[in-house]
Amino acid sequence: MRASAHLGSEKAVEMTEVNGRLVEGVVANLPMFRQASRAHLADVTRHARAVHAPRGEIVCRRNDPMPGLYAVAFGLVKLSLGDDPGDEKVLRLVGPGETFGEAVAFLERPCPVNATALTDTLLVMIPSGPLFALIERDARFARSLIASLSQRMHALVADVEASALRTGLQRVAAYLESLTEPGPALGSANVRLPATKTVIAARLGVTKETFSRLLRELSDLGLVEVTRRDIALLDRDRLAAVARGAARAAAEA
Amino acid sequence: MRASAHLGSEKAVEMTEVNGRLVEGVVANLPMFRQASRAHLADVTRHARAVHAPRGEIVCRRNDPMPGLYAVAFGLVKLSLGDDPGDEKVLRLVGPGETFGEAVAFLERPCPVNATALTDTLLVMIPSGPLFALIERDARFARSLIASLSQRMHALVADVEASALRTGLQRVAAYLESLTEPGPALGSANVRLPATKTVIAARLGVTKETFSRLLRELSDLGLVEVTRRDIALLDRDRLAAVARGAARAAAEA
DNA sequence: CGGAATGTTGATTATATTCAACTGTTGTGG
DNA sequence: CCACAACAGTTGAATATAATCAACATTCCG
Repeated sequence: MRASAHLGSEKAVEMTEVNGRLVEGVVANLPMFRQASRAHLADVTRHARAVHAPRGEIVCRRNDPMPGLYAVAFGLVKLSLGDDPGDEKVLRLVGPGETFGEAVAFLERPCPVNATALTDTLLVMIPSGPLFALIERDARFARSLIASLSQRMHALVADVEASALRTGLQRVAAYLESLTEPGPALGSANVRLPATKTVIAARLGVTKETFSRLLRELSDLGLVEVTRRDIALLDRDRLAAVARGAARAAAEA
Repeated sequence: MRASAHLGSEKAVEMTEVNGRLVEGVVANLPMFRQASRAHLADVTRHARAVHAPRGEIVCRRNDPMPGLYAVAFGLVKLSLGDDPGDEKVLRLVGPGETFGEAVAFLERPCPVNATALTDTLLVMIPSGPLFALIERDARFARSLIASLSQRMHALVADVEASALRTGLQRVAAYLESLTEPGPALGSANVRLPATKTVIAARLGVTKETFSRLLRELSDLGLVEVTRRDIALLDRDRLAAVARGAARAAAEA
């Protein structure tokens, strides 16, 4: 950044401007900042910086210090627990327009998860400092932030519930349902897994072997058709029934 | 409450005053309100009300509307998932000075958990309205609230991690360790389970039968001695080793 | 094209659940 | 205060669910 002043080329300046606009665009579209004024937004974007992470790069290692919260501009980030890859639990997959690290940024604690870019990813990092300042000045922002944390919490609780008292088959069925567009459940739909089956398996709390077998089970029941990462949901009613626990009923129907 | 004016007895007035002081005392000692001014505190306590729940009473049923957040004055509340008792997952046990329902109060969504009083319990319910108002007026409160939500989140993530990649034995060992006073691990310590073994088992994500067997296993290893709800931790070093995954090492040592 | 990563399938095993029978504890009303 | 019913906990045997191990097939990229 500082170097660009020395180089002084129009291209470098242009790049900086482009970065600035990009950062601003990404930040302005976060739910958390939708209600913020232009001035407050500017204060935040001034301190934010873009971070590029090529596929496979670890954005944030477990126990690293967390400088602030991250927003995904494009790409996909995997938040996972557990050191050994191959025996990890994927907490969440973070896509464009989503954020991670809020809860950690405000506790000034080390990062509790590993964050890995699954594809080429552009992130915007917003340091904690300006966020704290904005909480002071804009109550609406504080409210949005609280709402954001609360929703995240809800999702986590739902996950805990699923892991604790649903079988693998139920979780897979529910997950496939969740990939469809929100709206009335039509007869069929096509979805695409957002990551490799190994990663999705870890997201669902099963091994890749088990995930493979469960998909085959749904396939044998005639509920889905799997073609690589593309999955056709052939009978959403029965799929939903399986998700709710009526495995036998679905098989008999 | 309104009736007390009509009855006009000194006793009724005294009771109201006692309730008022009690509510005030409980609210003032919540971490969330420690930094609030007297005036702000008064605004909140004015709208708060004490709720008594005898042992076994369901404070809040799954999918009920949530009027606000609850603070425990005395007693113990179980937050659990799953309809059928006997196959439930206990998310958290909430003791004196702790709160629950923040995340839900701010989303105006129905309650995602069942809240049951495990012993005679006194709660203070703080409606969402005054809380929203306080967020507007006191940024420090907003900050405390965010910190509170973040910590809750952290704890949940830690739980997810434990459930996902630790065995039952490891979780039991870690839980027993967590019941000791924070501080350096001395050679031995005595702890008391805060609830029945059935409830603690559900808290740890195992059945009561499995919990019983795991405690016996630790007992056979000479790491603990169980007398009803009282457990003597005989060798905290090896217990910690078991918690970290060195089951075999502990057995051999 | 070739090697690494990803995914599938089968056989075996580990972990914890379920079912069932029994014992101990607690709290309550006669 | 005791009897007794409801609850809490223990133990054993059989079972279920998913993990692990191992071999192989496929796909993705460089």
